[in-house]
Amino acid sequence: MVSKSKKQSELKYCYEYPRAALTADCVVFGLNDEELKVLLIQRASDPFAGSWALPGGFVEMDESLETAALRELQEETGLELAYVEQLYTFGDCGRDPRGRVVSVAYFALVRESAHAARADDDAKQVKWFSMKKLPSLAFDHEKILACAYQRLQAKVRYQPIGFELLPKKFTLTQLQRLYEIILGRILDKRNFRKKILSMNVLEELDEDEVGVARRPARLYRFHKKQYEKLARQGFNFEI
Amino acid sequence: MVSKSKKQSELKYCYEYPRAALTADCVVFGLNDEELKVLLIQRASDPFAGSWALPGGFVEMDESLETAALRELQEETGLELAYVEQLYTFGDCGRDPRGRVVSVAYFALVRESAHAARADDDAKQVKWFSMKKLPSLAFDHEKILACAYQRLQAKVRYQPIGFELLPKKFTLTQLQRLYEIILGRILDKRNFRKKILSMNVLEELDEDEVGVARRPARLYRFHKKQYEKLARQGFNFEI
DNA sequence: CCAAAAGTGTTCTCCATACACCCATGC
DNA sequence: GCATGGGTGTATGGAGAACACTTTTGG
Repeated sequence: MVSKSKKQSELKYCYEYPRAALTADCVVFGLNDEELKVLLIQRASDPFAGSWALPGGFVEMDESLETAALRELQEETGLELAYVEQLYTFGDCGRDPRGRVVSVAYFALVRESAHAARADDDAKQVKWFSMKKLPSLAFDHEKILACAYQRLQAKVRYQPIGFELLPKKFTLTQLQRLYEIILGRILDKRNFRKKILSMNVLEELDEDEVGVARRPARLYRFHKKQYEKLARQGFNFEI
Repeated sequence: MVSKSKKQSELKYCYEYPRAALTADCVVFGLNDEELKVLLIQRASDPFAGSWALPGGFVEMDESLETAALRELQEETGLELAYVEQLYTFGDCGRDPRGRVVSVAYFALVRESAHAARADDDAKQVKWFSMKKLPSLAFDHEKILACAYQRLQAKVRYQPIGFELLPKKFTLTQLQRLYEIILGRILDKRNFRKKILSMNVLEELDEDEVGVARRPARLYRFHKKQYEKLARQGFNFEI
């Protein structure tokens, strides 16, 4: 046992011994039709050809893990993001039938409408799935997705999340729906407004919703500076 | 670009292309002399021979990441733990002079007194360092340690942490000190007691502190069932 | 009897919660 | 004029924060 350990500490080890392969996968959440959605791709090749899976792929030797995640996401779905947050690393032995593959998972939130799903040249399909009607997924991607969903629910409580999921101009009701969807429970309208307005992250516009068959709602956008300040220090949105 | 991506998706890729090496490192926090400490080892060999570093080493092909972390910790420091929590994965390109090495970092809390630091057969040193007087560290281990410290401070707010850092029987003042040390600020004694007792995680013993030149304090231990229940659901310790 | 930390309650403020009605618009 | 969601205020309870003195022991 000890001699094994010694060997591992030596420089030679890393060239003489077999190595796990390394991938980066992305869980991208979006919001549409009043539902939380996740972006999946259909695998073109084995293993799990035809199955739905998280976008992702092998990390190259000269790129950071995050860069790999962003690149694979762009290549497989056409979605270009500036930032993904590291979620967790999945490295159990049996998770890939090809052998030992360790996957660093990332997650991101996007305004779904801004990014229509689009298949890449491999003619794989790319699709937004409602979190309520998920297909079964390749590898251990269901576990990864569950982990991401859990993180999202935790994050919503201490970060001014969710603006990333809405269009630039939005109504307070849209924002409230978003929180309700992620938290999975109904919120009181008056209390929600009181709380969110008291945080000073919203800027009321001189503009109303248009094209609705009822009283149009006031539009807001979020105040970037204030928003980023809150995002940094963390905060408490126990609504 | 696209053809590159295609190639990566193929099975062959993982056997034909160079791979990053994979390590697991541990940040182990303990408490002693009223200080927060971290367990470090002195490297016996290059790179960074003689430097202090986090315990850790290469992941083998047939063990999970967590198992590797626990094994390396045991081999290098003699410390046998049952559980470590995954922290973050560090994979930037320049972080190891030997080439591309990706490190999955773990962290843990221990009762320091229970585990005297002990050098292993390689005659490397193993030592507890106060978080206030740290040496400079090998690789990007300072970054990893900073990340772990941040996690600890966040965790203390929503998990009944810290019992892991104290002896089995402890006084309320010891527990309060622990929170003060981790949070870095003074707490009010009466409010602290009120809050911690109202959580029903403590069991008052029929026993007092001994050998102190003042009024001895009542000893407590924590109520495991209640504690684990709280730990699972997460809670709010905004004290 | 002195030093040192243990132990103990009350008040105030603020924030989360619960709750119901009128308003503006499109059709 | 009616259906639809938009928009608004108040009362109550509970939790966090501030705060000071008496008690018990060893030396």
